[in-house]
Amino acid sequence: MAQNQKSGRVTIKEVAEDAGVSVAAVSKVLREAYGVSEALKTKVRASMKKLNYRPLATARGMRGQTFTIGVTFPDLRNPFFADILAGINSALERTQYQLMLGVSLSTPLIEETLIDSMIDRQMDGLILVGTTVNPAFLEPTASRKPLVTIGHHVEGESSFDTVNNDDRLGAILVVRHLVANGYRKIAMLSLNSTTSTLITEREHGYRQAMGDHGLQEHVQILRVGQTLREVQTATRRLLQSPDKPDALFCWTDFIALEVISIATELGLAIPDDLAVVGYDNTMYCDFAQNNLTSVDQSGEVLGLQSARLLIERIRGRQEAEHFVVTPRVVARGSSLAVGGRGMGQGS
Amino acid sequence: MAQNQKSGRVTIKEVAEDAGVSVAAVSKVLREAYGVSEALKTKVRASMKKLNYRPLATARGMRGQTFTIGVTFPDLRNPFFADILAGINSALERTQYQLMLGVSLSTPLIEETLIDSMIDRQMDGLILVGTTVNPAFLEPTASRKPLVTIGHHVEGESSFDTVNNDDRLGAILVVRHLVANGYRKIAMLSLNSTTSTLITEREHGYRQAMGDHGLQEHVQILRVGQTLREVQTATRRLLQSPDKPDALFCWTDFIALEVISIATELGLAIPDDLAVVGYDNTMYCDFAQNNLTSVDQSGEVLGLQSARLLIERIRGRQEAEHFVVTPRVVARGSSLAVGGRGMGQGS
DNA sequence: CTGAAAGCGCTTACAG
DNA sequence: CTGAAAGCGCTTACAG
Repeated sequence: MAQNQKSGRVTIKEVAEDAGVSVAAVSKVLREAYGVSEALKTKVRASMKKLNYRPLATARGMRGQTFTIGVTFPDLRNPFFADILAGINSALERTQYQLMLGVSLSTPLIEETLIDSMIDRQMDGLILVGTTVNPAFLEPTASRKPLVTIGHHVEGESSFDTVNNDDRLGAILVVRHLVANGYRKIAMLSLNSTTSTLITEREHGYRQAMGDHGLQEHVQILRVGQTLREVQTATRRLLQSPDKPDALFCWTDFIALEVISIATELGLAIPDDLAVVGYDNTMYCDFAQNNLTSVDQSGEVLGLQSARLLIERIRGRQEAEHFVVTPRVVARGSSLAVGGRGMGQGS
Repeated sequence: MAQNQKSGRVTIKEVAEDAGVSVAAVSKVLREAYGVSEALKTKVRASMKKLNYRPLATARGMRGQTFTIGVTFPDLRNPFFADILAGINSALERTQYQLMLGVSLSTPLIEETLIDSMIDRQMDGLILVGTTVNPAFLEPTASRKPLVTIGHHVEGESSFDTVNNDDRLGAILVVRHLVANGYRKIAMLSLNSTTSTLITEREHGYRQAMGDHGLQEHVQILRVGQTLREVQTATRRLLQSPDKPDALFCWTDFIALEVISIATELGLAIPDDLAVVGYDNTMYCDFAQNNLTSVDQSGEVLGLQSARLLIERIRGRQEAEHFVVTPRVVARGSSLAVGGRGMGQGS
């Protein structure tokens, strides 16, 4: 009866008929627009409820908003993204915005397709986590849609907001921590991305800190892909070389856990033969079998702030804002030799 | 010029003008509909390319399809879902369908909202992974949208397709494996869900297998939530009780890794004092520090098949199909006491 | 405060 | 094979 035969959906027209008002009036109630009498509001709301009306987001998007926010993640294997999502979720909880996620498989081309397809679906705003797309793609996109990035560093960006932890400082803190615990030959296991600015920042911080501690001769950066096999091959080679480092700083926890596995298989004791440090301080760090020292950048805060900034953008803010979290090292067993290491405590 | 001022978007109308044909003709080329001359096709395609035309999915959805497939996951913490996603992705690679993900935080109410909002966004079909919503909600939803579930068991379901591994058999294989390795007091760490049929199946298999091996007196099922704190509290209590089991079968890897951590902290040796077995055979099982025996249910196959079935449904198939994968135990160090256990090898 | 009408960008019968 | 027109379910000026 009141239902559209085709889709089984109640439309705004049916609500209007039921309430005895115009379609425009129902629309106004829906949007909580100004200039509607309480009486009409009450009537319309009653009909909506009675008919179990749900506005069609796609139709709303034709003229107005879809109330959809798109979030892109590089992958689903890195548990850090769950923390970010939790933050975004809690920021959006009391709003009418709905989250839709996309995964780019850390591939710039797939990510561009994904972003385009989110715009084709009229999403009201985008949060890009750990984006790898070209700036030449990002700029025009941002000029057309409210956009916030997490984990992307750009100097004086004005067309979109950014949310970051201070990745350079994070790396500096790691080196400082390792040096304070007697490690000297500190290598870095980095990502072989050509576009990740987050990686650039961490590498920069690592180099800088090594220099500051007079350890430039030990600077060694391995840039490796994310597949298990690549990490294994590179790490095995490094740890079996005559020039084996005594500490390995990994760009993310997930990779650090693999390193612990490989080192263990090679018969190396952690942290005595090798210290391992990760980044992101994900829940796996706390597990006794990992006991992984890591850098906390508070994914939940990053997620929360990005959603907050995005909503502001959607509501009309024009000037860019850049939110930065200060990272901190959470020291655990993987870098704390019992009673300190024999060598190098003199600094 | 050729661009719509407002959104900076090229519309089908502008393509039609550029190509000197009607809007309907462009639409037909877009949909690869029958009855279009090669000459017209070529012309239109050239204009599309030249103007960099992208159809607006929301507008297409008003009459036809949006070419969007919605996938719901319980959470982003369980690495198993990355495997499923990989399978779905590879099935959709050569199609024009775009994936949009939603996360329900293992909460039925949030999941229902999520599903509704995906329908409001005119998604062409839905894949529900580890759904927890009520059948009373699922049935009417499935009658309106093509739907496939992964990890949801229903007897003779006819309104949607299901893709599963044989969860009952999986549990049976675990008990059999543990018994063969000398364990007797085998407890199960399960999930306190009231709606998960997957859990019911695994519990059933566990009970049945324990009975088959004459171990009904040792049947012990702990139903616990997914938060770290809940798992910790329950596991600590269990492992410190006088009636401590000698093996613990965990409903998913992620929980099993926590159990390994807790047991380690309590000074229990794995697998000598306690065997631990997980489910899903995620990549973490292979890490030397975990070395976790687990049940492989091939998430990638589950994902691939679900996408395949969904596309068939969208294309019009009416009869339900039910795909089942046979699970297998992947034995690792967490359940293989060196040289076998002293007791109970007599069976 | 309320409503009739136009319009968003597509697809879908229906003529020709 | 091609196109003019109606329509999908909303929102947006614009009258009243």
